[in-house]
Amino acid sequence: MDNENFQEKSKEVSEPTIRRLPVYHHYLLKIRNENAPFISCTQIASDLGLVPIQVRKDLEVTGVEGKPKVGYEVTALLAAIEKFLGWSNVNAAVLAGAGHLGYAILGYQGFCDYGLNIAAAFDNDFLKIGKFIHGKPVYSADSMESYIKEHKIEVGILTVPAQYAQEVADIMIKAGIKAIWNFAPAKITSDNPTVIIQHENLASSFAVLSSKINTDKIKRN
Amino acid sequence: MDNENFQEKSKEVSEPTIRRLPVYHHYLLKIRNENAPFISCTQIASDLGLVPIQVRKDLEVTGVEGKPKVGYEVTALLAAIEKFLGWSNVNAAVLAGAGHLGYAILGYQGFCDYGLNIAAAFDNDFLKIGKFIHGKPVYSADSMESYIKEHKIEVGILTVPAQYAQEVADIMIKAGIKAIWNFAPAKITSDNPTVIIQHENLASSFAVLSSKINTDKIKRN
DNA sequence: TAGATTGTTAATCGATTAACAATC
DNA sequence: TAGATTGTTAATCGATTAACAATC
Repeated sequence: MDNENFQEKSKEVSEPTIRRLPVYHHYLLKIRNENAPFISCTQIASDLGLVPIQVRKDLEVTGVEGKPKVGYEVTALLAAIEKFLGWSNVNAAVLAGAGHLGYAILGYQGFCDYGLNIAAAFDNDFLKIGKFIHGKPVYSADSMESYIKEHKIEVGILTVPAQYAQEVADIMIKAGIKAIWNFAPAKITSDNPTVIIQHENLASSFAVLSSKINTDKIKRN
Repeated sequence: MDNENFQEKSKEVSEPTIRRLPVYHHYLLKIRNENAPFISCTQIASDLGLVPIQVRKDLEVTGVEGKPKVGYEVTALLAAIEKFLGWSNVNAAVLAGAGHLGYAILGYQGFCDYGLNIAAAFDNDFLKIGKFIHGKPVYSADSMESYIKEHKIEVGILTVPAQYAQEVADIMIKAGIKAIWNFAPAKITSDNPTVIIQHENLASSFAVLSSKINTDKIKRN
């Protein structure tokens, strides 16, 4: 019953709110380091360039209750955000494609804090196979399917060239992967609607930037 | 007057729409390669997993008019999207921080199509300075400021470690950069409100994915 | 002509913001 | 007590979706 309630609650939380939660988390880590036990949404908003009411609404989803005049308990908020995002229970992941983007992601500090443990990387390049990248082993692409099955990996990170993205995704899904984080500039699909697929699209992000630049240039004329 | 109208128009376009424009663009390139002169929003929607009315609304911002029963002219749409996003007039850019993420971005196919020309990269590492990465020269970080001034660079890409992000951004802004695309996991700010700063936050993206996984796990229980 | 598809106006949905009583 | 800050309910704003006449 509790679980059902939580499920309902999770479903309702908007993506913009979810995207802000790690920003609060990162900020709260800093506050905790400064040994401040409490923080008000007024302060958070001012430091992060947001409005207090938005912070209050966002933090509402964590279930942590603040004290009027005092604010929210920093450690409680941190724990609640981690719990909400599922960062407390570790997700084992594999990464396919040990190119430069793959390297960069393997070396991204903080993923371990975020409940993502990249167990291994897979590539076709003989020069990379058998080596370690940021402490993670690189294995032959052929062995990925059995590795995923054996270690019950649930998350796959795709950093292969676009033309191989679907093919590699299919292998991941066949092996039992539950979620794919796709960095290849290609749309991948799955017959299985329970597989979570999230696309990271650099072109979309750049479009936001370039349209701002463009609007700006028009203004200046 | 025309300019003013366009300015008003640009201002109104929502970020979700802007983020979808490159997706249409990429799709339309494929359609053009198949030598189809026209495409309907019904077809686009079906292929991209969207609804027709949304595609119609999005494409409205390009100013291209479709023909009932026929659809939109593919080449006209491509040109209009490129124009809207400012991809037709090239933005010269520099990249600071030739680590793996920097490497990956320097090698990202398609940026040239998107009106982004990364002219040079800058780094502190003597092993990298003087070399070429994906055909782009790597210069000493010390020379970045003068390079930006001399070549009138307007876009800066930040792929330095978080602790140096603000420092490097300050140099870029001082040298006259108009827009910063920040990949470092750090918030950077500028006193100058005309400087466009866009943050790329991997943690936010991962939060969306992990909250989906988490909701899913709760459902399965 | 018939019917698919467009452009436009209106309705719905959801996120943000405002207002304000409760409270520490 | 006074006042800052919370939690909650209502209002606003904006994006998506629906409806439908116009049209090729």
